[in-house]
Amino acid sequence: MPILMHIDFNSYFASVEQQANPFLRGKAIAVGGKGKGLGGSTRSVVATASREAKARGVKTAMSTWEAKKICPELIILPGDPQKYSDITNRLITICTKYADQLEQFSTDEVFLDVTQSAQDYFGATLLAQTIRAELKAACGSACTASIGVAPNKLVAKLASESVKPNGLTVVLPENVAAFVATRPLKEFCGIGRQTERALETMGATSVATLRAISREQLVARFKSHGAWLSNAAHGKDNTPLAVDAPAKSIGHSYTFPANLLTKHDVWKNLLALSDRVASRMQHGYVVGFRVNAFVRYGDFSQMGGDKLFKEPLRDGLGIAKSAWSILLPNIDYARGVRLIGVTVSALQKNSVPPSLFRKTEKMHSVLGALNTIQKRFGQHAWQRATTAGTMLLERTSGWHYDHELAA
DNA sequence: TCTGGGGTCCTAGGACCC
DNA sequence: TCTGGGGTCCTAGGACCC
Repeated sequence: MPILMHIDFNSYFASVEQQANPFLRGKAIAVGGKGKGLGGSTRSVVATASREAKARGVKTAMSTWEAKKICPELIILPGDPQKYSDITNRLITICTKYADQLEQFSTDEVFLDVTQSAQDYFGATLLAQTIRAELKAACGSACTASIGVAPNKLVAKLASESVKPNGLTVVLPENVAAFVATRPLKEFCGIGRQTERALETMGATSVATLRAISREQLVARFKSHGAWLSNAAHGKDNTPLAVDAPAKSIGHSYTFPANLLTKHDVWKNLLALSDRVASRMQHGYVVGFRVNAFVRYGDFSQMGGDKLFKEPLRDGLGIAKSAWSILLPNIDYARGVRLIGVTVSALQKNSVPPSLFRKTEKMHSVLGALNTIQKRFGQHAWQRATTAGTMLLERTSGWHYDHELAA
């Protein structure tokens, strides 16, 4: 039976900020703001609250507006994804030393398979302590981690969640069923609001009452998810670690400080978002064949769709045009566009085929050059002239290059 | 004066083919 | 004529995670 470990970095983004800036330590802070947008409205939510902020009732996904209301001294920071991902990579390097295999579950969570390296649960306990000490040494005392050790991913994650912050919970195989029974259903990774509500109508409000419902009933109601629920109630799970799983889609969406009301504004911002997507695709050496585009209106209703293409999408303009073909016929500017999203999927490794078209070849060489510039000078080193002034890009770039014209 | 942004997976239904 | 059935591709939508 495998021995799996789940590591969860507590209040990760906030801890990193507190570590970087001693002034923030011991204070109620939240990461997730966007900085002041045009018109002063920020339209953002809390991504991570520091321990101090959590103690005052600030929660993840709460609007920063609401958070500020219940905790007026709250310091809201805009967040720095690049910084967090750099630190995460350092932490992962440490974990890798002690694990047979590692799955990065999110920016602040990893699963480790330590079956071989730990030998048994006693070994796994020692290993957890060693890892935690090293993580602390590497990223500072403000960064703590909760660790769960168990025979599968489901229970390991429940275990790490059961003692926060800075806990270590080891669940031996013979204790799995009893341990799981102590956890609330909504803590299970896979039981969200809808499932919780549906289970409640069936009389299941706890693990014990869930166990009383037959597998057949659960499958009839939830399909394949029902079979999963039936196993989960007993702490059974055989999901393997997703090791080095390549991304299946790359996308960006953005909520504007003020709703967009014109075709021109929507197109400009769609192009800027598409450039971001294209840039990430180029850095990952992938092309894509499917585009999803959608808008969220001021009243929160959504409109959009998918399209599959025969030719690979690789550049921002191409992605934007494809996305535009989905949005253009249906978009209603009178309702105000609050958000635009663009995602490219059906990704494949990019082996640029010899092109028959000179124009396309020229485009590729320009894209290559622009890509090099971004690698050297950063994401915001260039921006299309046509997207200059979009609300989307906050960092002003040093100079602009319009490869749309160049091509 | 509310309600982000990055993803994954599953299901249902229609089109189309043999 | 009548009206089957499996397989796959495609799209839309929903639930979940952080």
